[in-house]
Amino acid sequence: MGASKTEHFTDKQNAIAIMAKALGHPARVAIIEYLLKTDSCICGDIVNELPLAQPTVSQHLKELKNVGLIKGSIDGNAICYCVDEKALTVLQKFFTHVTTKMGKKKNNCC
Amino acid sequence: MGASKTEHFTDKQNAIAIMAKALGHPARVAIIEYLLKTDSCICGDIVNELPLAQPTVSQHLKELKNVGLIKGSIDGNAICYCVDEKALTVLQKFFTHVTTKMGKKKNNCC
DNA sequence: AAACTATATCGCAATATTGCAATATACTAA
DNA sequence: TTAGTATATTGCAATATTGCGATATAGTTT
Repeated sequence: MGASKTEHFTDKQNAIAIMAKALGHPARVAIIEYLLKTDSCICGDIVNELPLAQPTVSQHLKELKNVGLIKGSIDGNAICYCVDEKALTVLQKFFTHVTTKMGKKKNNCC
Repeated sequence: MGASKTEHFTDKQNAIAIMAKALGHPARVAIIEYLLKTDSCICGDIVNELPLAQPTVSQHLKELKNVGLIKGSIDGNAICYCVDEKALTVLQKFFTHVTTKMGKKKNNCC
């Protein structure tokens, strides 16, 4: 087929997967890191920062926004993008939970 | 084109992206969760747990293994898969770092 | 209004992913 | 060795992603 069988998994598994997938491209990781590193959040600055053409960056921003990892607000002629704390906290909690569970496990057979 | 321009990004950004991408499918999130939840790590049990055919599960396991999120060891006729602490810790640290940085930021314009 | 700036969308080609039936491999048991 | 069990690989169709030129949209400035 080619499409993920999302209906067979839990909402939480799908939510984690959707956000992880959005971060599954280095440009989108770079966007998140840029937004945290700098005080700027202007779309144009992000375009200048990344080694990709403007339409490509715009599309990456759209994907991050679609899954809720960033949000945008109009600032005059420009558009300002910021990371969304809630979404990233969900991922942080998931991985902290995972690593905590790992620490408690004894029978690692591999 | 259709291929990611990975050469333009840092090694760390690519590493995070590759692992995030591997978790960008609910079946692979489910596999990690299953390995943490149960004491079993037998491939056949994972196949039974997931709503996907055996070759499909085998491929998902291969992808998780390729990026180092799990590792496998032969156990007689079966194969035992375990989560790889190091890889998951890299992700946990990344997201903890991100959320920590978020907390310190004041000028959230969105 | 016209010209300019910033961002988004369209349309397309190249490539990657998903899923599975069929088959292959490899180990186990008789 | 033969039969059975467990896992991997192959090959294919359907779909999704990536990247960007061309273009559209929307705000700003003059």
